[in-house]
Amino acid sequence: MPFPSVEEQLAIIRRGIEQICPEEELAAKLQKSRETDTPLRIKYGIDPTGIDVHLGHTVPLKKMQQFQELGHQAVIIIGNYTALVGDPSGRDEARSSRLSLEQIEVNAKDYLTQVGKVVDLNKAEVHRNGDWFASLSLADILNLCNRVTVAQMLNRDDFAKRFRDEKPIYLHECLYPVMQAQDSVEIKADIELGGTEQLFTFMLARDFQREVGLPQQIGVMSPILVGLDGKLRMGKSLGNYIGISEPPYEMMKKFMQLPDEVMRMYFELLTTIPFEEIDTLLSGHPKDAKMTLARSIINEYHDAGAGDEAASRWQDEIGGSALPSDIPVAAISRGDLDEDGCLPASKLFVTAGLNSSNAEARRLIAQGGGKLGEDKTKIESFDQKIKVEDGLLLWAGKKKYCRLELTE
RNA sequence: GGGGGUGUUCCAGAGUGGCCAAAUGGGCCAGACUGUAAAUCUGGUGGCGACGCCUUCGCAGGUUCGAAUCCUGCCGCCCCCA
Repeated sequence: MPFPSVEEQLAIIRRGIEQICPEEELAAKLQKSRETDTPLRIKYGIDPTGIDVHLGHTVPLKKMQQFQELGHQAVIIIGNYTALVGDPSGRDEARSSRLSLEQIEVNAKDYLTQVGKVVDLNKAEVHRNGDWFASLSLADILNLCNRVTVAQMLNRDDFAKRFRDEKPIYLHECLYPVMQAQDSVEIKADIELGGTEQLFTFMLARDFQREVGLPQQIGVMSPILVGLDGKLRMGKSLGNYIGISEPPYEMMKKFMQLPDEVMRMYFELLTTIPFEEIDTLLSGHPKDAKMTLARSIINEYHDAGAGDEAASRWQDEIGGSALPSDIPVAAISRGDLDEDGCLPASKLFVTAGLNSSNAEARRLIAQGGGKLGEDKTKIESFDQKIKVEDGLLLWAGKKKYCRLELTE
């Protein structure tokens, strides 16, 4: 199957990409691949440290998918050994507790399932970098370290920042970029995908490749996707992410929280909607644009129609006044009630699990967030006696609620 | 090995003997407003059957009527010298 023309390929590759380094080599590489009918080897590495693949990860993954569609070879690296170190990027402090290999393997399997939602794994190579790192001797390791200077290392943003802030930098963390660069050598990468913060490592990989006489890879770097706060990078530890395995409605709620300003970025990086169409959407009502964004992405990671369903449900329950359709049930034992079957309001909230302490419940009520029943009658005071009945609705603010169930 | 710093409530960061459950900012929670659960504004943000009481300022002791603040030892981290 012939590859599309270099120009066509470039247009697709460049969409939503912030930097290609070195840019001028890319066309030549594509040209050569086309002439020799050899697919390029596209590398993307992930460390199985957590369990949730989120939209931030899907930015390079989607790029990978596009490369696959162009006929190139996807090479996924599961960083089961790099995970032992923990990626220093984008983190201000070293991971406090390191993961065990067993845990990492469990995560890796889970990761692949999630990655498979974007990338066609049947056509991809998957490697674990432990395959080549596990058996290295100290001499081998020294030899790798021999190629990087401390000054270079300290040039990296994350290390520089930590150094400036007088935060610890551990020696093993310095091996992270070295290992990642060596991965590129092992799998003979032509192109590596990642975020712009990877520049240093990507270039280090080029040094390594040159040293052993391999063609050098090109870094294709996406901008950092900002999280729900609209400012910081999307990340698990920051709690500002949308996971691709989250239920449709959960995703929907998160999407609608997005600040308007980041919508364009999301459209460009996470969808394949043509730019002109994005302009049209954004010039309309922001709410509608956001709905479209959410629908389109949710549909991609869930069954067809899931996005539309979630959108209309959001419209009813949040935008409108319909009752939520997923009200959790909280069991209250009759033994906890007084002789009249009542409970003071603050106590009730704690027993129902809506608040973690009596003091918290008191604050909530004092601020007008405690409400009762389908008509949301406001509770006036924390010691107000509430007659507890089966099926009573209890509201702790707008987001937390439950239906009571009396048990013996 | 020597010297100098530093460790505060979710985070950052004030506080150097009583006025400290501890300033301020961020985050978070609630309320108002809104096309939105965004932005903005307002209030709140250790616990307790609660105008009082209890626990908290790296850990363990000590001094004192009284300690986050002073002393001793230990632990972690940072910097400089070697």
